[in-house]
Amino acid sequence: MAEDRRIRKTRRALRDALVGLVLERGFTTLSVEDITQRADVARATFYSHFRDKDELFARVTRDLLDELDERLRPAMAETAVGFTGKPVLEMLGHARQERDLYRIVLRGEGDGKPLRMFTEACARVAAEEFRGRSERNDVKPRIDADLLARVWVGEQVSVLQWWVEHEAPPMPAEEVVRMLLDLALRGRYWATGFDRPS
Amino acid sequence: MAEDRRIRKTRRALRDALVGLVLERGFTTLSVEDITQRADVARATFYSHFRDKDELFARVTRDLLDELDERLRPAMAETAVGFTGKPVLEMLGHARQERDLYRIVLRGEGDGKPLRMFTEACARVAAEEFRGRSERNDVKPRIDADLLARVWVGEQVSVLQWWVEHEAPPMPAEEVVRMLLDLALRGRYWATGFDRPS
DNA sequence: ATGTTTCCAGACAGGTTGTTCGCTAACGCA
DNA sequence: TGCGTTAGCGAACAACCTGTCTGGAAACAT
Repeated sequence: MAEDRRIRKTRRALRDALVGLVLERGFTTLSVEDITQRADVARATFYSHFRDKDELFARVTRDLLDELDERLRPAMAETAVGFTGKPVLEMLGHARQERDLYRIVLRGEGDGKPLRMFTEACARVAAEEFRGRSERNDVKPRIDADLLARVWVGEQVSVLQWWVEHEAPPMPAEEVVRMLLDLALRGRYWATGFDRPS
Repeated sequence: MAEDRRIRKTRRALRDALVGLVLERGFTTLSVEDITQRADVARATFYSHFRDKDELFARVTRDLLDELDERLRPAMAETAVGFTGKPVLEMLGHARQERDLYRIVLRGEGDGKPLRMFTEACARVAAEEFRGRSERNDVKPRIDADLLARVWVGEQVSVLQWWVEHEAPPMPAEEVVRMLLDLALRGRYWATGFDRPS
């Protein structure tokens, strides 16, 4: 049923039109007609697929997150030091490949709903990982796992924004990972050459 | 000239109506009429003050940032270890006091524009502080000051979001500051009881 | 008390939304 | 290949929202 070539074609066209237009003009300024026009699709057809443009955006974001999840899962097994390593590298790769979409999501287009989907998905995975880690080490963590997850996600999103908004990658992904790892291990004050207060 | 009691009254009413309604229904779903109705103001009057609802939101956000700045400035002098300390505590206090507004800004309502105003204001102050610090210590920072500032702001915003979205504060502000300070000084792996890899 | 400024209610054209209608063309499958 | 099914099209619809402009009433500062 979902095999129909016509359906795939119009959905794809609407998706691409949305991403391109949001990138150029911002989400709120768009009318459904703008989107269908660029997608070369009748307006009535749009409404047979999505309730409104928010639903389209949400769907596109959900697909992206599924793709990311699929890519992250095997990477998680391959790292000795938790997140900052192979998984982050994988995420940067994904962001490079779907750069336009990452951009508009991370900009908070659509009243920040897609961005919230993104951060919450990341935070869920992170909190899980942190909890699992302290259990394996049989240590009562000194810092609340949820708070720690939020800190990590905030850092991650921030770096991704910075990374993806540059025309050319401002530095190689491997270099970014190195810096983040450095920060995670040694803390932030050290990074600015500030002696640690006692 | 800007002393007219009527002006202050309608601006205040519009501001409160906006914040309340965005919190309840989200920014994009609101019409100007919704706002003026709750504010008990004629629709025509709205347009004599603001071009559209985005301008109203931007104005409200700008006022908040001015207030925050005023509160942060004296706190900066009172801290030995940079940001994470008195300034962050002050910020949490401000967020508690203007909680509803902080919520909608940090949610990224309004296509993330107000949130971007917020983060950029913070990043500017942070980058300045980081640069000044490494100059005072006469050390070439190992990590780019702008990137570091972005990371810090991302972390800060993320924690703020988490903090204001709970009905009751999930932990006292002092406790949050203690943990963040800990992370900044000692790094993240330590926090979950994970031995540092060589 | 007075001249000025703001607010109000109502009306306006132009655009957007979401839904509905037959009709046509492309589709999957046997 | 042919057939029954399904998606797409274009047009039309009321309901709503936007931004602007009136003239008159009310509140303001001085």
